[in-house]
Amino acid sequence: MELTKNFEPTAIEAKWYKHWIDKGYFNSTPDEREPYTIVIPPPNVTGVLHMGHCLNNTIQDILIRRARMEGKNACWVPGTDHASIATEAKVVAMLRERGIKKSDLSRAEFLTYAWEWKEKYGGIILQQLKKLGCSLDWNRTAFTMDDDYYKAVIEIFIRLFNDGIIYRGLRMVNWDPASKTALSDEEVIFKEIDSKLYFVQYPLVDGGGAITVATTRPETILGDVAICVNPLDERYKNLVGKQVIVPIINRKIPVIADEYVTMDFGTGALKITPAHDKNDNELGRKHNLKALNTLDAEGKFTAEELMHENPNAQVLAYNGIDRFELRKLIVKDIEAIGQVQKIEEYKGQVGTSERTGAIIESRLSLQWFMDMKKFIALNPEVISSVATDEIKLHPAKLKNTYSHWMNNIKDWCISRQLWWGQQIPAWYDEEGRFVVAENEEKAKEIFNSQYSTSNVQLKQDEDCLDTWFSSWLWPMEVFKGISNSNNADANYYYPSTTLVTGQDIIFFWVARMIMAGYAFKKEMPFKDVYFTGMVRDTQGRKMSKQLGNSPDLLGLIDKYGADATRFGIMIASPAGNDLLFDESSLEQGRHFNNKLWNALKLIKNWELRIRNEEDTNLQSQLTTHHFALDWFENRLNEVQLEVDELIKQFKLSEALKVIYSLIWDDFCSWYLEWAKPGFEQPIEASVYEKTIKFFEELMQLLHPFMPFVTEEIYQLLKEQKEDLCIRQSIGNKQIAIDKNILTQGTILKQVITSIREARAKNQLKPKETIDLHIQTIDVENYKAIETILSKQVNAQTISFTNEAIANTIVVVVENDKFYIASEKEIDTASLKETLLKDLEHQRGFLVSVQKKLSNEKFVANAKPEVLAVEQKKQADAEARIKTIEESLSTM
RNA sequence: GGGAGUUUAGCUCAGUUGGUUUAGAGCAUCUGCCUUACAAGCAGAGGGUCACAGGUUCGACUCCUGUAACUCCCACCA
Repeated sequence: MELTKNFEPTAIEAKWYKHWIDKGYFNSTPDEREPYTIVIPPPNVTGVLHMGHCLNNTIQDILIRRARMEGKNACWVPGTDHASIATEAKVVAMLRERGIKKSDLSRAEFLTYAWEWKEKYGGIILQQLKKLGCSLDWNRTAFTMDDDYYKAVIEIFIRLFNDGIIYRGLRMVNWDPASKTALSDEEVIFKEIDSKLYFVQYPLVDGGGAITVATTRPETILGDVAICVNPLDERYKNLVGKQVIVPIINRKIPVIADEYVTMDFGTGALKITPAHDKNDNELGRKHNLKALNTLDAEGKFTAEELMHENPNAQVLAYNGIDRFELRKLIVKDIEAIGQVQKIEEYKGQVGTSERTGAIIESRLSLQWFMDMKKFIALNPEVISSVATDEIKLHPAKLKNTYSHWMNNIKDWCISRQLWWGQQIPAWYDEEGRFVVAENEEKAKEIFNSQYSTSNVQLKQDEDCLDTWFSSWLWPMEVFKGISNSNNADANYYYPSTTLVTGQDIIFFWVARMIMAGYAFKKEMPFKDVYFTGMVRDTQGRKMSKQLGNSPDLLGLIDKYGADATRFGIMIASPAGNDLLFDESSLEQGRHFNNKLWNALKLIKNWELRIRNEEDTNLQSQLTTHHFALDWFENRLNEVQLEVDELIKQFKLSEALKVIYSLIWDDFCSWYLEWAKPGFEQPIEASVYEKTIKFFEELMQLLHPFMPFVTEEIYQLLKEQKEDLCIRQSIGNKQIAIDKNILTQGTILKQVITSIREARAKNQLKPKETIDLHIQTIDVENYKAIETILSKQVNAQTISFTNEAIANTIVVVVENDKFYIASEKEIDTASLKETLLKDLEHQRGFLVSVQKKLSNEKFVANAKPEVLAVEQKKQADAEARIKTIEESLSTM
């Protein structure tokens, strides 16, 4: 069979993915096996695959493929999230392009467009996951707006309302003027921006001066209802209780005192605008002040609430002006009347919308909330499960973050002024009285009995629920655990095994899933949470469209192949740390593909020896190979155990490194070189079989990380009964490891390397042969590996000696000496230098060991095994020094 | 302002309850090789007073304290 020069991924990847799908390997149904369940963090239905998804899903695929090979019933559920704000924004933008305004559409019409859009673009990201090789059970693809899912969300809302946990209230909320909706606290991102601090004078009504206030938001001045100072502030003590005049609108407002105000910030006087600031609002309520709203839903000025004051023309002229424009205008107008004392540069924190980036307004608004303190009190496992590691977070440092958030939790604003999402199941009559019910009919029934009415006309709440109020049910509802509780799937797969997600959504999603799990299923939603870091560029910057540093993932897969992409992203992704993405690691992955491919080519070119008992070569070949086979088998077992352990600890990057090195160094560089037959010589059948077996096991070990190339090679190695994808590993069977043979292997490698080094230093070309004389007390040991040794250092003869050989290069390994004889002139000077350097090092080392051993306190306090190790170190060093000195003396 | 974390080779990271030959790997660098699986390769090499300063200990990369730098989370001092 002719194999291509290099591994060519594209066609091979498509072939195997289709084959696996056709065979239904990724589909799972409950059976008697132990389940291993992962639910995908549902990407936004509008999304396309980016590096974060790539990292995240590669990790999930590694875990799920490994579980599948370990004989577990592996189930990885795909799906998408309806992402109300993001999707609605995209639909609105699409409509705008078609010349349609959202405000001209009815809710039903708008939703028709939205679904149309979802059907058209919604599947893209899932298709992209297939390219990456993700072994998801596509039959289970879920969407947070599926009918059943929708019903489940509504059911939960009603349940929590009836339990008194969900309530409706007029509160200050975070308002996003771009999407015109309220947001939860978690959706507000604080950013530092350069702004200005304006010092504005408010003249006293009685005359006799003014009080100066420092503000960053002069555009809200027209809504001011008081000036507040600290009661201890000597500067203002005599002004408390007096009245000042608000510029432009000329409203008379009182000067009040409250400890809230810090004396040493600004002027120590704070203007109170209860309609536009959370703290002002609280102060306003405390001091019985009216809230005067001057900004509308889009953040534009409105004089509506000022009309009873008969505002002047100047005020009315502000109508409809955007808040930032308004700021400049008002400052200009106050400057015109000479009441701006000064303007300072100021760095301030400002809240922005996580989705739209718009600067958040605090706004008084009637919204739906969840009483989180009450909710958690009813489900205390939410906090204890993480604290006691019943649910394990990786990395564990996030436990602190989690518990801190939980213990300081605030009420969750769950209503959004959007249409794309689960519509709030509250029904109102004309007076604003309401009931909560799953449909209109039920609502009327409840309403009539609650308010003793009949024939009432009810209207459903216009708003929909926060997307996270649906995605927090994900691990249970993908198995219909709410809409059809107690079904076979939910009982079998829930709780899921592992969740893999980004640290950035620990509060948005992970914490809330844990709440939902204990509240609605009385059980944790998952046992382990593996948090990935952020994907950044080589300079540590976040990936962003603006910076243009976000690579095109599908382009990378086309260029390097999915396996190399997976390798590249995993090898550079230390557990719990951010991943600094560098394309060169994908290149390393591609090289690794080719390395595997070439090893396959080597083996496929071997010709089997026809067995002939009289063949004397055969016997010698067998003896030689015996060591290589034995050594590699043990090495393989050792690494298998090591990888097991690493994966249990979610150290996937480490595991991959270990496998990489096992294949590249131990298998290719050492084992294959030792086992391969001489030029144009056939190979002994038993060695061939064993090598194939090793290669198969290596492919199995690597398969979860690089599924395509390993499956391809596995199939090409020999006629296979089953596919690698579902090949079962030996499992937990205790593998005994012969430490002795591993040590021997290490020494052999050391001998080879040292002799090669000596050759290189003496300018012996690889082709030039040497005669090797070994001085050792373990002649038998070396006889067993004689052939390997001679091949690896290009020695034409190997002999054993009891004394130094003149005119040779001396190499010392452990306590053995190797004399390299060649026709070339020997550079004794450099040889001597090498030996002296080694001698110096050994002596230094010996001194440090002796120092330790002559320390009475050490001998008295150290554990016996530590003492023994030190004594052995001393003996070894002494022996080595003696050997080196002997060598030097013969020169 | 509060809390957490990080600091080990040019870069990215390992380093298990303090003692495994006076610290390891990959990438990068340098040297020599087109050796019949692989130059996308092979064989070698160089490179670190483990951020800094103290302390505990017979012994510290490892434990404690302080300092510095960076990162993240929480918190709307206008």
